[in-house]
Amino acid sequence: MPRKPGAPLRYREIADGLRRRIEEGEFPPGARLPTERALVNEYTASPGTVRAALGALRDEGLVESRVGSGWYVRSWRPIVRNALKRLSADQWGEGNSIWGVDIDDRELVADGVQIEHLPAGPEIVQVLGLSESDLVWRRSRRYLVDGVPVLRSASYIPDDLAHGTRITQVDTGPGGVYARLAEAGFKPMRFREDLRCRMPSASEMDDLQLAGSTPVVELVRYAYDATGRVVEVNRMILDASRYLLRYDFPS
Amino acid sequence: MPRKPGAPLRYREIADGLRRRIEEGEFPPGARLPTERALVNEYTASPGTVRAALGALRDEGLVESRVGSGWYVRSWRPIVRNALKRLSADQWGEGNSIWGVDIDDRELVADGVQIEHLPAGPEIVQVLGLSESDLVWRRSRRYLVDGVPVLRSASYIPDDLAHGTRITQVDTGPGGVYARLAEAGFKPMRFREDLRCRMPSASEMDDLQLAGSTPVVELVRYAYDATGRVVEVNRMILDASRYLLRYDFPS
DNA sequence: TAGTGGTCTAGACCACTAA
DNA sequence: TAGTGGTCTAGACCACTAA
Repeated sequence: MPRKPGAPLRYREIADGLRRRIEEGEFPPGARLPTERALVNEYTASPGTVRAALGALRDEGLVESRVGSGWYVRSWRPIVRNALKRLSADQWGEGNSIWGVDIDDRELVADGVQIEHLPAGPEIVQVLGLSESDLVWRRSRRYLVDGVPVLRSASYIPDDLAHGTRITQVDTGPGGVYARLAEAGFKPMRFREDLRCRMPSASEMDDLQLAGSTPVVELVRYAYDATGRVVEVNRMILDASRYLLRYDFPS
Repeated sequence: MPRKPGAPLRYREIADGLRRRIEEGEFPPGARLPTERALVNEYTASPGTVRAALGALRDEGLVESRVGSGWYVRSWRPIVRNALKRLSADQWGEGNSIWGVDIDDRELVADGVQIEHLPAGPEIVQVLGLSESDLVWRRSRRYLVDGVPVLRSASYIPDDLAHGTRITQVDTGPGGVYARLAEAGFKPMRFREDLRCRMPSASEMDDLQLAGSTPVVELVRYAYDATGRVVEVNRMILDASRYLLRYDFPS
């Protein structure tokens, strides 16, 4: 049956109905929705239309699907990433958010570091002020919270800065990469963070086990030493549905 | 015809093919792709499958559809939003980005301010330290670049701070809301910005005329005076596909 | 007015889940 | 092994665009 002219969109009607039922508590966080086939009967619509409605709710971050199991109501409990921890700790405290976030007691766990010594891509080469033939060290790792992958990080350091330091090893020692750079005379004095938000590629979806239609944040951090040289570039991909990004700064 | 077991996903094959053709320059930025019906013939697939492929490319920000006209290759030219302009101007300069952004000469134009005097919602009330019955001033406006809406901003100021000042008028005078707050003895001394990234609601899609499946950034800025009181909350919705958000800070 | 993307129907088979 | 979401077929009519 074709659409009646002027009629409200069928899939939106179904999405609105389900959203209301979720908000009213008929389906609390974690609950399973009726199966697609059951919704087809209940709302007298075709499978594709019901899927479109569920897809709209997924886009809003309200529900997620698990293959072979069903559609579930999602609970959003964000990880608060505070880019300027030191500054905020003494001056701001932890309160004040319209999203009512609380102190985060969950642990961020890395699941293995990959260290590579390779020529960098053209973008990385350019911001590090290197030439195409120069080698860089790439330190890549994935982070998980409660066993769920939330973040992929890849750090790039020019060879002439990392050479002969523990930056080239799995365990970089106390203070990590930045402490080693400081010892080598390239202490990071300031940082820049550039953020983009977009839909993930297929490989990013696999890597972070993203539920369909979850956006990612692409966050690139540049570390500058006292001379203004970029001594490290860190490119991160975050599961946007799990993060609240926080920046505190003076007027 | 059903799927062959183990076969690569048909819609991904088509998406990969089109992506390669775009990257190789067969379809340059701004170009129109073949129609859906033409692609159905060319790739011998059904309409739904071709749409799924185009949808995947749209999710990556590579193409966008215009009703009644066709699918077009998108050109991404980000607006660089630097949260700490003063700091960055003297110390960082404008270079250094893996996205090769350049100085932005396009103008950000507001298309009308709505000023309302109303009781705020529970989240706003809480962060402003008010009670449910208190009134606030809400200043809402939309911003456009080259005629394209990119940002919706809604600023909330407690009545006892705005009362009797030009904050309650369309033209707030030189220095804007923050200058008026300073004159009233509530000068903003520091700021917090909280960012979330998610898919837009239906009304946000309309308001910002978002191409399907473009995420938004929900950015909330809190302004604190010297006593630590929140004197203003500004909730912004950004078209994520058009923005690069930049934060500079010391080590 | 011819052509376009948007929505919708009514099915089918697949890999996967959970008991 | 019964049931689930994921993908796919092969059509249809609609509002809208652009000439």
